Amino acid sequence: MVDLPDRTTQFIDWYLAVVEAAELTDKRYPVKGLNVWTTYGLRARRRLDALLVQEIERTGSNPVEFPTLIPQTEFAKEAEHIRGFDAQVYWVTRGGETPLDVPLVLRPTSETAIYPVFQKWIRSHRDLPLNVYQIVNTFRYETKTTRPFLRVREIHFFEEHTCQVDDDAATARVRSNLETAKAIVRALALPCAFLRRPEWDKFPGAYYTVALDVPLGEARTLQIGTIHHYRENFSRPYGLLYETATGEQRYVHQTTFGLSERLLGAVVAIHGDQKGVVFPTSIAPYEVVVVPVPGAGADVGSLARDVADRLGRAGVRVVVDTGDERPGAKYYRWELKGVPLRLEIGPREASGGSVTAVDRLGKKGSIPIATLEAGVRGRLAEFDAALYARATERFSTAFRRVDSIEALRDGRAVAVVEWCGAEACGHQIEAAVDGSLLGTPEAPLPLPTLGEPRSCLVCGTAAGTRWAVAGRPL
RNA sequence: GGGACUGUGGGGUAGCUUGGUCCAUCCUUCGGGGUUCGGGACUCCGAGACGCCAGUUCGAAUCUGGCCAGUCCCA
Repeated sequence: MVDLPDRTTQFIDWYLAVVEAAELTDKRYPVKGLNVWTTYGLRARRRLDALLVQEIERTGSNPVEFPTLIPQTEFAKEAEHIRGFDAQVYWVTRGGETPLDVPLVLRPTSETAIYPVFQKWIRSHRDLPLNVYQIVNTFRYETKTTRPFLRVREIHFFEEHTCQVDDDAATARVRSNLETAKAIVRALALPCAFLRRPEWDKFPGAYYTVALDVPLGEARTLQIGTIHHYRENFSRPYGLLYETATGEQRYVHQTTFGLSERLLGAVVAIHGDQKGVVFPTSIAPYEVVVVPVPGAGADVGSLARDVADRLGRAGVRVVVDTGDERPGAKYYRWELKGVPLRLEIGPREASGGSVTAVDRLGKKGSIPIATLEAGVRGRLAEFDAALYARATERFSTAFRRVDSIEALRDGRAVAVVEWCGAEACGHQIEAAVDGSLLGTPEAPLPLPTLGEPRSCLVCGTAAGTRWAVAGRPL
């Protein structure tokens, strides 16, 4: 096993090395931006998918699956939308040798696949709200450098699409999605900013966009999810009309909520350290690894198996490392792979009635075998809490309040600025940070109190000035 | 879209300028044996590469062209 590049000074190199060394992905597939999901990474992704399903279904959303291919005729119906994705879509133009009459796009997202069918599903206000989600792969022809999980051409994508009776109901759905998003990132122990994107940076076709952003060090940020309010921007071109209780025909108001494998990338990037990945228990392929430590006169192997069996029956995801390596080598390997808790079972444990437990953040202790299940659960909960605390600390130090254009150029943190809302001022802020004005907080930033915003950092206007966040999106 | 660069075992590399002494170096990895085992063991034996296709040449990892893959910068 080889040491990883330094995480603080060579972050991207560290990231690329760690996703491969931990066997989350095999990035050697011979097409740019398409990677292989290897077993360990796929297990984590499936855990993540299960979390998303659990949280969204809690709000009354139902699963659907729409086809991967979208006819050009449908794709082209919402003008802004197609312009936004024009340069990024893959086209299917032939069936065998025969050119297709209507070319098909590989969905870059599914609005235009779903809404023609919604048009058939929706007749009356009794069909609303219509809340459905799917987890499917989408395709975007990225031209920039691709990175496993962070920027790929085939995206493992969670998308909820809803239709509501009016603007207020849609706004309520956005708020509900915000709560769901908070629950999800909390389960991943990822502190996160919820920012309403400025007009010029919203999703193509959206009325407004709320994005989830996490800081990645320096001024860099990673968008890990979006919630959009579409109003009638899609329902008009797609004819999504319903009859109200009083007999009128009205257009639905729509929302979407999107998340992707970037969440997994964010978990790696945010929680990881010089030893490798650190998984929160929620998506860890294994919560516990049992490492037997051979020694004279003790049958550590059978005790290790017994311990693992008990934990397995108690619903803990556990693996026993029975390989021939020495214990120390196993410790390093499982730390690299981010397992939250390691149990060491050697001659001392075999005779002492307890097991040694070391969590991925280095906290060591012992758990009596008599109360193994409860002890392990307790340690896992402690680990999650400690992980969240560490991430929260990292999060708060990633931001810096900045009150001059000059200071914006510094680039050593994500900037929190006062902004009047004018596009011209926004662009000046973007130019100074050499990045984007990510938007205005839609939920309080988990940061020490900022106080009331006073006047725009660019033009000095007081009226309408709010806090805004600026950084350099990956 | 414009420009620059890179490609050597599974991973990371040396060799390339000045073609031959390269059936290609080192680390890691992988397979087998033995001794080991409380934080990356040691040892013996073995395995594994010049992106692809042409060309130049007596001779190509090395030079030329095309293709493929990838990276960076600018728009």
